[in-house]
Amino acid sequence: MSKIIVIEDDVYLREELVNTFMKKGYSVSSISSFNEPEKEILDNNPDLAVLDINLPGKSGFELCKRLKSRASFPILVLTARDTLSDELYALGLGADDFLTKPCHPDRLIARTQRLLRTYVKVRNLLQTGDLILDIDTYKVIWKNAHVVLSDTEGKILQILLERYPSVVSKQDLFLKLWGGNEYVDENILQVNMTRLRKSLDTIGIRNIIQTERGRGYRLEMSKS
Amino acid sequence: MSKIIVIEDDVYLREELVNTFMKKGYSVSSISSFNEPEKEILDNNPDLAVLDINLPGKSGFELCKRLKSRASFPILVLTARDTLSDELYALGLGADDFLTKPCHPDRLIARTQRLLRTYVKVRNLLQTGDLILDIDTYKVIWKNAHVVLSDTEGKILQILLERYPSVVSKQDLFLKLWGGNEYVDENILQVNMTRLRKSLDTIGIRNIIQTERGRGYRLEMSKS
DNA sequence: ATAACACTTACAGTTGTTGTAAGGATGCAC
DNA sequence: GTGCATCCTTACAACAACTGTAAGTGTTAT
Repeated sequence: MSKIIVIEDDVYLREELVNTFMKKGYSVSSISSFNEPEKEILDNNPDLAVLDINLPGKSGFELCKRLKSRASFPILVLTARDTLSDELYALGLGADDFLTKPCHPDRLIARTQRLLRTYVKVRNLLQTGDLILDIDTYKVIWKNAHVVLSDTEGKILQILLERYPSVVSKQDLFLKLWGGNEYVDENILQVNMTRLRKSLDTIGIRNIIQTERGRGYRLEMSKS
Repeated sequence: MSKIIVIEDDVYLREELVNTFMKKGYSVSSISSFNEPEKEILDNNPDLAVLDINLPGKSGFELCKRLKSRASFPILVLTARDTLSDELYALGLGADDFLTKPCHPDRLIARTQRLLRTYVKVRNLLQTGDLILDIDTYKVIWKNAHVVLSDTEGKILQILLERYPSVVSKQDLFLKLWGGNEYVDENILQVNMTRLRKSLDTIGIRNIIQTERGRGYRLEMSKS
């Protein structure tokens, strides 16, 4: 059954949420300390997160945003304040649904089920900006267009996406692609870079891979 | 820009909705007659549908369900009655979001944007029961497992899915796969059926392709 | 101007996919 | 249960796609 993580500081509400999901047969865990919530959540590798926005310390909004940039599971945001601006802000940050407390358990479950239904389809998709990469098939989606990359090209793009917006050194790429750079022609990376750029070009993606001379490669998302 | 279709019988409300979306730059159309709403909507090939549940004639719930089984665009359900049971029912039928009228335009837009954001990722996915097929790459997803089919295998599964739950004749398969059955060995279809079954078997999908002796093949979804 | 670094094109080995062939299994009619 | 029609399975070779190698061209910093 699906794994849900509850991020809520109020003990009473937290237990209530956990119980609601447990009764439906979900595997539930929750955050106890709020020192490193992001790490704790990611380590848990959940299928869905229920996130209270009004957290101690760093804002829940910030947490939502950071999680969204690093994982593909859906986030259901809860709040006690029933304000439209909170909802708009949360949805804008990438939250997948927004409910106000108190919330009827049936509604919570129904919304959760809906999110999980969709999650099966988008799992293993990396997204940064408008660019989406299916890491199972290396299908790239970009503004209603798509192209399927070959294995090597796809792996390169995956690594660049996972490290975005950092620069990835050639050595790192060699390590991940060929397990070191001792016995492989150094040129092979450049060849595959050319191929990748050409493949992306066929659906109109241009100048996304920037060469940082002497340091490696880096993705550059155009702000269109 | 994305294409949105509005299905609402009240003229005044319809215009309001259309305007809200137009102002944001969406391409909007709406249903005028309610004789054949399903056909009209599908012909329009929208990226999202906004559906009033309280329609004349056939219930909006029924329409929602039928659309969901035949298309992959998201459906945002609107209603005047603020009852939990309507919401649960709509979400259960596959609706992607549920809002009560009157609804603040900003909220409507935010929810719409969220749905469209996800839609980019799930476009070109066929789903029947627990089985999901990406028709671009022929990746099959089934209960947290996945496998990538070869071209021919994928095309066969796609055809069977599109015709589900009907039986597809061998002749139809030949037509779609090889453009007729004159110059091709009749055996090739059986060979590829074996291959497809074997591929699906690797992720635990068994007995999904039923042979209808003398008539063709048919998908059978297990009720698990 | 030069050397280091990056890019591009062409080619051949390898891998995966596809259709062909041949034989085996299964179901139906009598 | 015998025989025939239908369907299934395995092995193989032709073909296409992908990958790494080689060689030469372009670009940048000093």
